[in-house]
Amino acid sequence: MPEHIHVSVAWPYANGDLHAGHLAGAYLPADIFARFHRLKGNHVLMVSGSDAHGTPITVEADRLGLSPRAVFEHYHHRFLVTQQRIGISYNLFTHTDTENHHRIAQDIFLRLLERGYLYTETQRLLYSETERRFLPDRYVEGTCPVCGYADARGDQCDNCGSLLDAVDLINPRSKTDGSTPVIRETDHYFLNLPAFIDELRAYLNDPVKAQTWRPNVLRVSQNKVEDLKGRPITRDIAWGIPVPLEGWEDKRMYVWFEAVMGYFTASIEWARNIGQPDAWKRWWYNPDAKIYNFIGKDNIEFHTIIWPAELMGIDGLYAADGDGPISLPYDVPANEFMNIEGQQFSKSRNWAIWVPDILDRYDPDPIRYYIAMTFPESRDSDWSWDGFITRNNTELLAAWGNLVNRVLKFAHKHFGGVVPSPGALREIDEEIIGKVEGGFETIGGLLAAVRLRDALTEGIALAREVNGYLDRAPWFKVVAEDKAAAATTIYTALRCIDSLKTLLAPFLPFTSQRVHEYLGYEGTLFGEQRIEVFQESERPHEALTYHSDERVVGRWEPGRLPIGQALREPQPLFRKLEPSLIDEERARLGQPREAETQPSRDS
RNA sequence: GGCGACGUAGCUCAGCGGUAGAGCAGGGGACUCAUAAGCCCUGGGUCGUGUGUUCAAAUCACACCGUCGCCA
Repeated sequence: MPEHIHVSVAWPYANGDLHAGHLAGAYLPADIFARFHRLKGNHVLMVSGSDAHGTPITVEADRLGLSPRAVFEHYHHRFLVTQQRIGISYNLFTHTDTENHHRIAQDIFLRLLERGYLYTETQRLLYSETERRFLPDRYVEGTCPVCGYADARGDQCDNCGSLLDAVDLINPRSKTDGSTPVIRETDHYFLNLPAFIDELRAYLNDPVKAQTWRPNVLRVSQNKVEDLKGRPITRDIAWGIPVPLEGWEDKRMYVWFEAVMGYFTASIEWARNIGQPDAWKRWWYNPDAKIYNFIGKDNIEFHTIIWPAELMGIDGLYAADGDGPISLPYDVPANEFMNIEGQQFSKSRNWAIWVPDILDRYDPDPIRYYIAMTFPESRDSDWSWDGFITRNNTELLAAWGNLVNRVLKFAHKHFGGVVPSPGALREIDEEIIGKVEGGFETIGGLLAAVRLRDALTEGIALAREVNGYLDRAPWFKVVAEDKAAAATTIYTALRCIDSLKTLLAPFLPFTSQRVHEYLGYEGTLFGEQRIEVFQESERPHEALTYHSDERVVGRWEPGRLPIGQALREPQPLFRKLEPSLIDEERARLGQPREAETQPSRDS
């Protein structure tokens, strides 16, 4: 009985390119998980998109003298291309500036309002008379009221680390023009989070979660839920989703409030795209569906408390009679952070591994492999170029790529390029086939439990086992005098490779596809990713989509390689990487980036 | 200040109550089908420190030291 698996992936701010931390934290684990479930034959819906709103984007727009929309569209397009290249297989990767997202976010706002979960409160905020607008905290500097540091930011003091309220700054000044802002009163809507405490507590204390959730995620969430306060969900800014009420035309929804709704709105957009407008309900109003939120640790409370509260508050929205209660996240497998050569990622210092850049120099699967092997699943991890080169050469290439190459080449040289007919399988053959095929159970279990690093380690260990088998079984030494014995060995090894290609496919989709073809199969293991343009009533938007049809033959089950099947000429799966690259790549860190990666008036 | 994580072989890490493990690096060996790749052998490390619980502790508790996060 196929399951309904929803893979909700964190929405990246479209104010810069994707970096290794994005991949390690959320996108790659989500993709591996989604690909596994697709191979299992489950109904997977994986969605995400660019976060078009939020202060970081307006900051970047101001810096470049462009509109926020120009900035986010530039990076959104780059997200699409980059993720297509590295193979993050969203069913839909859209953005939050679609008419669809705006409309549904406003419906959600109104439903929460109707049900009494919103209230207004008057806030005192800093207002710039020269710019005639309220200033976001990050737009203000002044003297820190705690330590007296002269250049404290409105939200935090870089000197003493205190989190600040901008109105408390002494001698505040606008970062844009240096003028002195004044304190002005303004009304805002708040989400009444305390109203959900009992329900949230019950949700988080579910005994199943104690078994399945990562301890860190559960602990952080249970801590936070006891100390909930109402949070403002509107702001006095121009860039964002309008508040759908008379008299509130100058205000916009706070980005943290509307961006998480993207999981819901993108699902609805996807359903419409495929011509089945109600299809999204198979995940969102199905009590048996499982919704997984792949995010970084900085986002935990938004996904285990705030988003569930919003969902509880709108339960039944767009539902028909007989629809079940709205689905809350089943698991939130948050990853920690990935550092770079021992130091924290920093955009300003350009201490970063930019995904589009490394894709120009390395193939996608080695990148996926290294990141997956160092996933920060239980603690922060570190990208090191030494590690990347070493693991590529000694694990991926030596253990797996070389296995495929040596066996296929031998089959071409001595067996006419077809799968040789084995005699009766010997004990040694049965044993290795059994071991490898057992991987569908063990690795499958690890993948389902979102223990991806362990799953990959196990996959490579099985490839090593096959190398060990080849050392014990008769083949190259006896091929001249006992070709039948060699045929049995090569057949067995090919059978194992056939299964290993599938076991590794969620991690290494590109090279697994090549192995699939070298083994003489037709069709593809996965569907196809496309960048498409969708036209709404006023404006078009680009999105990344996933298309699967009858040519997709990947199945999470042992390979049944037909005897006599014609093999194709193999090429090495992986390039050997020179150790000299380690120093070369380290030298790039912290250097200024190429200017053309940024948006400009012409882009 | 509160909460939490981490500290295990040269390196990266797994183990989380029952006589210390993997991969890499290093050393040795037999082989040559393969991208000089693969295979076999080789690790004696006070499991950060101290105290405690227990028949038994990397494994539980407490304290401390050292790194590092998150929150206020």
